[in-house]
Amino acid sequence: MATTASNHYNLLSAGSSIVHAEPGGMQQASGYRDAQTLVQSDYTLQSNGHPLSHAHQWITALSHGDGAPWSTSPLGQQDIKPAVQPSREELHGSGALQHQGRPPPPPPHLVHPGHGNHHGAGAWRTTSSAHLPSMATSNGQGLLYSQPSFTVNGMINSGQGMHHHGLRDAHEDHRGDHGHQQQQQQQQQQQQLQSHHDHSDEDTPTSDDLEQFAKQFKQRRIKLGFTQADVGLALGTLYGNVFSQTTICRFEALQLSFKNMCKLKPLLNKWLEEADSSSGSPTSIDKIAAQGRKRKKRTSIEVSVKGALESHFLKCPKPSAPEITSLADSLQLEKEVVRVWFCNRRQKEKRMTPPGGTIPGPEDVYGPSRDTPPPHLGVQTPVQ
DNA sequence: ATGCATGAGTT
DNA sequence: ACTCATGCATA
Repeated sequence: MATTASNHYNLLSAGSSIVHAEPGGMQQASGYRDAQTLVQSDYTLQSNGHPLSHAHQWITALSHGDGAPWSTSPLGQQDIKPAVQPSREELHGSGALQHQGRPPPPPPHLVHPGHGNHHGAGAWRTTSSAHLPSMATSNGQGLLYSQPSFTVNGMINSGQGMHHHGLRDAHEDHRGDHGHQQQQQQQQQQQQLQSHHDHSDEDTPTSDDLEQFAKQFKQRRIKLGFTQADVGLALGTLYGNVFSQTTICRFEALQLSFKNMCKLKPLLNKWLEEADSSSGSPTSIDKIAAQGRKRKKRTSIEVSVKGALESHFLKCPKPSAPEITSLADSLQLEKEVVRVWFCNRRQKEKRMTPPGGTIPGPEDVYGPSRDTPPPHLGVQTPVQ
């Protein structure tokens, strides 16, 4: 079976039958919603909107151009795992970071491609030039977090009073799901709005800073006895942004884009402060209600198929629609699945932390088609 | 810890 | 149709 079928929580599946005991393996079907196959009956739930109010994110997008910042070195990509992907090896374990002291990659001004295959990559500067996240969105909002004092531990109830701080309201974030928004890319120019206190990091950190912070963060977190999930939840009570275990995990492992890391760092830093200042309080973590949004069952692609996809990816990271279609057809996968696979694969390329710990090898066979936002890397924290 | 998925915002 | 931030579901 391709699609791992196990659980499904269909809520309000009303009319649509939840049937489908789902046969053996099928995955070459067509659309999920209207078609037959596909295990899950409906994950389209859209009937009733759940007016859950919580987790609104304001976002502090900072943006250095876009693309892959980490890449200090212009190299091809690195992780190509043919059939199987070996786990990464963890090198670099000591708390000492050693690469680049203050690596302000020269702001390479890339031209912004218009369409077709462009990849706005690698245009970011480090601390050198002034540019800070101007949290003001187009609305001209200033700082957003001004929550009183919350404790790190639970208290989501009180959080109820946490109205959205301006910035987009809840219009559809009925469930913690993807009620997020982001206004990333495309805003450059930033300046310090918060020059008042001298913390340790108020301005754009370098990848080194982030790496170090992530490591320290994880250590503290563990010492304090919090799980990644706890932190994600706490951030919600503190700032109104809930994050999942996944995100915290990825932060610690530096598996996020530079921009994203920069955005999260201040929040996590704040949590850290709160955390150890109030260590000893009762930990009450409330679980947020699980509203339901139907999600397509996760398709599990066979290793052999993955290998094929990898191969194609190496040849062409950005296949055109028709190419995807034929590829999907030959692999007996849904077109959408293939499309998403490529998207995710590309995204993976952009993050740092090479999946193999190996530095990007020059295996790019495609010179012209990519600006290469190669993950710079060099080191990866020893993933716990 | 990660693979596949969703969605807002861009192009 | 893509990129990016995120997360459910999983291994």
